[in-house]
Amino acid sequence: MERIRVRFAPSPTGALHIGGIRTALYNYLIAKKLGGKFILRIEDTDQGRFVPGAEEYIVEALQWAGLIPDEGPGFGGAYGPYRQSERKSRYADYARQMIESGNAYYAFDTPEELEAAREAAKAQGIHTFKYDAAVRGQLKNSLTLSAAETRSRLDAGEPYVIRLKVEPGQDIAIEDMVRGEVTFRSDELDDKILLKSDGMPTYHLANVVDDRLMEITHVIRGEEWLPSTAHHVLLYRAMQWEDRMPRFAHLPLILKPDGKGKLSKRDGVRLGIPVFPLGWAGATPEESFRGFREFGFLPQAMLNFLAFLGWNPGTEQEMFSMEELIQAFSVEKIVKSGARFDYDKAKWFNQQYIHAADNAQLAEWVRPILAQNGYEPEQAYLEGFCGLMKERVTLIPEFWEKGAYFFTGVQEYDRAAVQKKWNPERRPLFDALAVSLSELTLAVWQGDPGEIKTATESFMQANGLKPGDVLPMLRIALAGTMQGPAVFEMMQLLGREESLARLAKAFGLFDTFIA
RNA sequence: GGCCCGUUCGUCUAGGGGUUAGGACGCAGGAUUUUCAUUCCUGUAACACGGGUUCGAUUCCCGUACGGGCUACCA
Repeated sequence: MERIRVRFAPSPTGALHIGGIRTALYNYLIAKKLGGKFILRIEDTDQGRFVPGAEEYIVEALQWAGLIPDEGPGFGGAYGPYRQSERKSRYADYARQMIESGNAYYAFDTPEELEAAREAAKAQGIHTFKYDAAVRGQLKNSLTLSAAETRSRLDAGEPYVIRLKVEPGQDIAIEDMVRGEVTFRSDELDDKILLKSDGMPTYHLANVVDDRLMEITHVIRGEEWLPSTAHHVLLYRAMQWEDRMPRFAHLPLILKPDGKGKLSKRDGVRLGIPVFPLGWAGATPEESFRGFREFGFLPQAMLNFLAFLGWNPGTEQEMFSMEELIQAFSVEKIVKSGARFDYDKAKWFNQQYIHAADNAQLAEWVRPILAQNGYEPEQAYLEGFCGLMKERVTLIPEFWEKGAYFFTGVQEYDRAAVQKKWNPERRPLFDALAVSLSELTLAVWQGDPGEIKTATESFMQANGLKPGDVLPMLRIALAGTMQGPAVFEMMQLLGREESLARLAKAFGLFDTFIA
């Protein structure tokens, strides 16, 4: 049986886009489902676009998401190195081999000359200049130059590139696992540069060579690569590797939430939504942003959301653990059309995961935020807090934003609500209620909140008070706001001493609000 | 411009020659709830268009329109 090997091959040119995470996810799922290997390969062949820290970001993002490579830089593996810049010499060897076999040639045209040729073509009404069979005869390359001339230019150290010699008249058919058969004619293809003048390969050469050398069986990548796959097939043919060419699956793009086009970094800042997994500290504030993690998403919620952007299991199940995703995933179920990024849906998934998480787990996520604000609550209190708040939040930071009063005390009371409901004449009754609450034993306070409730209810009954007269006031006294967990659950969590203190403080203040 | 890919509710999608075209998000209404939220119920809303093929097309084929991608010594 074939050993399945898939790779995720990002370029370290900045933060990894959320679409990249989805590509990594799908690769990961295929690998795990089929018992194969998930390989991380860093495609850093463009020295000009290299961004320091980008590779570390990629690795950290994958780790946060739980998509741990089986092989890759820092992850071991027998097919390394996994950074293309460290495999430079191999590409040059294959490029020369291509020249020897007549499938490639040296080209000495400078960028300026090419630009001039482009301009000239445009002047003739040709929209795009293509370095191909039709024009290469008029350009400076080893096909037009004599062998001696070529040799001497090479020996003189003149800059050159190596180009793929595309023979016209060929049909190229790709059996894409997502799209079915996709066909191209070689006449439409240009003589792609394989090896750049700095000695580095282009993506096309490097990805074919590495996929072969790393024994990659399935290439799962974004749809933007579909057109260039024709060139890749030609490369496999030229190398006589076509018999073991990987299978291709081109994934639909992730589109902007609004408007047109694919999701971009700009959309994140423009719409105030995360489009990257992790935050990124750029050189300037404009180049810095928060990611899903900083917005307060749980990694599995993000993954679940992403999994459904372009795939679905064909059942009505929507919540999937990683194990379930691995079980349910299949390439055949990948959707062909682009998927709009739906932030509301992302938040819904997160909310579902927060609801389902146990309090101890939530406490782990909430604790750092409290610490940032200077609070180090006891574990039991924190867990109780998480339990009361988890059905009221969508993103992790909301625990603090909506429930800070559990730690800070009430900073601000909802005056309007007090003015509407508070009756100073009933002040003695509220004081009496506080007294009767204070008489409840610690065991009652620490037990089922229902007991505090029962005690309050009997007090209300004995004094002719309705729940609507009392509970809202207790709520505001304890929390300052009309929103939040059930009153008696708050009391139970806050404890007898704190609850009573808050009541005492608030009742006095309420009178002053009325005046 | 050329080439390639795509098109089912606003969004993510299921489905597939004859269906009340299903689910989810969102939105609206209702129930529960002392609040908020949760939960539950109900509602809203879709097969881009035109030709074929067929007894019958949303489903198959071809066009058109629209959308997207690619068209660098970037990946």
